[in-house]
Amino acid sequence: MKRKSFREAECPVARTLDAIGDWWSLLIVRDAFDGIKRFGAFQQNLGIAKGMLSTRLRDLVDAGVLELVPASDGSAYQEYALTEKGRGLFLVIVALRQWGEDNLYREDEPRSVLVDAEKGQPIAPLGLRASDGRRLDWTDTRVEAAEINPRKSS
Amino acid sequence: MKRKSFREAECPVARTLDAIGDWWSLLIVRDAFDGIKRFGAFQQNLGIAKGMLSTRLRDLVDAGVLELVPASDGSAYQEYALTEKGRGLFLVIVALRQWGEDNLYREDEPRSVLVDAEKGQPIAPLGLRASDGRRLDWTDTRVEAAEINPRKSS
DNA sequence: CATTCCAGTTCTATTTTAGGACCGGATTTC
DNA sequence: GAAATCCGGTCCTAAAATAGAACTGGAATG
Repeated sequence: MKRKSFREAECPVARTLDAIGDWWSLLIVRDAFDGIKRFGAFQQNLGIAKGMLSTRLRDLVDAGVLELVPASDGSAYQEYALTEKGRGLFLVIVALRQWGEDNLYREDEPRSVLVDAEKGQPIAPLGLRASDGRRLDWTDTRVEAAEINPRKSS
Repeated sequence: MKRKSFREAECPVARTLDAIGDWWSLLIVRDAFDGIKRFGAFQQNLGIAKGMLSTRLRDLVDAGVLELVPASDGSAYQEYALTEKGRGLFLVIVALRQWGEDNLYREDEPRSVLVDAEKGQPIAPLGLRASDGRRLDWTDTRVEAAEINPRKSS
């Protein structure tokens, strides 16, 4: 049966997963952050079927995460580039990466790390903070209804 | 055909998506953070088919994200509880939530926010930082091979 | 002890996926 | 400048995942 949709869900997590939460989309976005731009390069790097890749890329473009731009090498082909919206997914990728690093490797297994390019040091683990900077734990938070767009500041 | 697996991928992002990157797992985890514990409650809250939920919960338990514990109300039933590993996914959920809040709502649409329970203020946006605390952008980072478990510090 | 609740399992129709064959235009090779 | 090859797809098929409903068997409830 047709996969359930959360495009109109109230919860932002559900909406996000609806947009980019399938098997391939975030891997394509990760590759885009790694500098991959061309159809063939995505296909080869991911080992994805061309048909899948084709529809995934189309969906990502429709979602405004990627856009098609003229190839940077001057050829008549096109390239896929991250939009501003797509670049906003970097923190999602980092969060997934850090959880994987911490939980999914055996002690002696080779792995990669994300480093600060300037100093070559691993980046700091992401952390939750209150608006005033206090470190927070998940037990210190709660979901609340937000104010709706106060058009004139009362 | 059988869905491609990334359990043994080098990239931590791919491994994470392999473990919890399907259509339902993260929504189940999100519900768990919201205090949902029972099979029926997940099923009703998500509107998921029982068969799907059953296999998803089994997979999450196998992955060590959830565990079965005796029901807190003293009945003979069991409950699903987040493990330490599962609680580590909170930042992933927060990252997805913030991206969704920023990119997937129309101006006038009602939405929810994650607030600091103590002060009732929205939490700070997640941010990337170097180990020394400097704010970083994605262009300031790069993926590198990590040292493999230096058993004796050379 | 009859009824309803709970947590699943089983079954089926439909959709999605992986993978390969195919195809037309662009580019490189000779 | 013709042939061979590359690139970026589309189309097709078999197997697998999904949604949804029906069924089951033990627990709680009256």
